[in-house]
Formats: sequence, C-alpha cells, structure tokens
Amino acid sequence: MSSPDTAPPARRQTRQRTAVLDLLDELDGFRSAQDLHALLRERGDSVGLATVYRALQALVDDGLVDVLRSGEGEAAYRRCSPVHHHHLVCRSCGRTVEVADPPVERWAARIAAEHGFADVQHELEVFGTCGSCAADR
Amino acid sequence: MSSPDTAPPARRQTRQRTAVLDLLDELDGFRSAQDLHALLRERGDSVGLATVYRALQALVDDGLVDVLRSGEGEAAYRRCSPVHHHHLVCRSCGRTVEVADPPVERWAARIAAEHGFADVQHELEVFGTCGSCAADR
DNA sequence: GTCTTGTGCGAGAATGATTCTCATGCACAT
DNA sequence: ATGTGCATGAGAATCATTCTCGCACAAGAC
Ligand SMILES: [Zn+2]
Ligand SMILES: [Zn+2]
Ligand SMILES: [Zn+2]
Ligand SMILES: [Zn+2]
Repeated sequence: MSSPDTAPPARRQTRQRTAVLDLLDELDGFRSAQDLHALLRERGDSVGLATVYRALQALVDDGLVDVLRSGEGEAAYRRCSPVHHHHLVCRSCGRTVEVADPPVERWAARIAAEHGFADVQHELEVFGTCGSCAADR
Repeated sequence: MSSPDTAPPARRQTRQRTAVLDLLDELDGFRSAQDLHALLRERGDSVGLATVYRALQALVDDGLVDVLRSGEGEAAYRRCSPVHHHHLVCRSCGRTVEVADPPVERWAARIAAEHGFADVQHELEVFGTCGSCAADR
C-alpha cells in the first residue's frame, strides 16, 4: 500500500555480470574493482572497467556483495551472505571472516534510541592479524 | 633498539594550523576538507587547500581529529576527544554525538580472539535520523 | 637580537579512482 | 523472428587528494 510501485528493476543477466559474480565467488577476502577487472582480463573474459564498476554497484544494491571503504585508495568488494553481518579482516593477508552476533545489533539500536535517533543503521569492521600471519613472524 | 627513538616530529605552530584547529573547535558534526577550506577563506584566513589537507592529516595523526569515510565522495573530519569512542551521526542534519561504551569494545576483542586474530582494532559508526529532523516531517 | 636551519606554505600540476558519454550490442518479452 | 530498451565499452571527464618546488618563517643556537 504505502509504496504501490516498488518497480522491480528487473536486472538483466549478461555475460559480464555473471563473470563478475562468478569471480567473486571463487575469491577470498576483499578485492578492489580494478583488481577484479585485471583478473577478469587475465582469465580471458573481456570486460570493460566501467562495466565492472556498474556490475559491482548493482550487486551491492542487491545485497549480494559487501563493500569496504577503509583507508584512502580504492574500495574493496566481497561476495557476502545476504543477511546482516560484519567482518573480521586480516590486515596482512586479507583473509576475512563473517561474524554476526546480536549484542552489537542491540547495542546500536539501544544507544541510538537513547539519543532520540530513528531509522538506524551501522557500519562495523574489525581489523587484526590472523593466526597464521601472526605465526609467520 | 627496534625503535630507538620515536623522534617526536616536533610539530610547528603556524597561523594556518591554528586556524584549522580553531575552526574545527567551533563546528559541530563532520566537515569535509574542502568545506573547511572554503570556510577559512570566507572567514578571511587565507589558507591553501593543500595546507588544509596537511594540517588535517597531522591532526589525525596526533589523535586530535577523527576522520569519517562514509559513502564515496570526500572524507569528513571532526574535532574529537582523544579517547577511543564512536559516533552517532544524523544522516539529515549531520549532528554528531560521541558514544563510548565498553560492551562493544569487549565484544570486538572477544570475537577477534575467538577466531585467532591479534592486534585488533575496529571502526564503528552508527547512522540515523535525529529527533529534531524526524519531527520536521 | 641575529643567524642558521629545515619545516611549513602556496599555486598549480599531477595522480588515480570512479563516473559519464553515446554509439552500438544484446537480453528478454511478444 | 522482431522490437524495445537496458547494458556495454573505449575513452573523456570529474573530482578529491597528493605532489612539486621555490620561498617564507618558526624554532633553536649563539
Ligand atoms: Zn592473515
Ligand atoms: Zn550489525
Ligand atoms: Zn538531524
Ligand atoms: Zn570501539
């Protein structure tokens, strides 16, 4: 009722979009758009850089991919589960673990409510050095 | 001996750096480097854009200012308390509240430890619509 | 106060990631 | 098979941020 026409964008299935998603499925950790573009080329799939950006944006909008904007340079993308969760990222090797626990969710909702904020969202990333990387030194 | 002398960079006190920090002290919420530059000019303090960036970076390194890299465009800076904390930002008016509670800190440390991660850090921002903005509609 | 020394400044060029342009291609419904 | 638009791609355009480099000046030594 409220939104009578949530016009389903009706995403088209093209060779390029499939290639991007397939590549993300095979990879671990976060990769930049430019990395993904280079990988696709090496692999033989010829895809334009702009198309990679467009495909990634569409995937992010659809909740199939997560984007991480750390530091300065480039944004990093990763295939993720569609449910809300956060990441534990290794600073050294880039390995990523998905974590999802209610405590933080409740905390965010409560702290926001206490300050009169509504329509709350949050971004949380945890960085560290994973076990194997720590052992390497 | 590894780090024999963390040579204190010996930051110089110049008119420009003072102006940037003073301006940040007067402002609420996060402002982009370019905004700050424009404000300084209007105000009469003539400061180069590159200098504003350098000053902000120095302040961030010294822990006097926090940087927020949301969405895409530009990074946002804000004068912050030197102790670890997080932000509750209004998506509409930009008002910002600093929040600091141990639960999240403990959660982050615990979840990282459970997965064998060491040397842990985290980034957390909460976004929402503040009370007055919600009332405006 | 004066001198010495190197850091900080400024204007514009350079960088580099992301987005836009627009002619052409192709997915999908009919 | 055909038609209608969204999707694509090569390169140009955008735009925040960083670099370059000669000159100014803050800070410490004398
Ligand atoms: Zn690792
Ligand atoms: Zn969450
Ligand atoms: Zn508000
Ligand atoms: Zn924290």
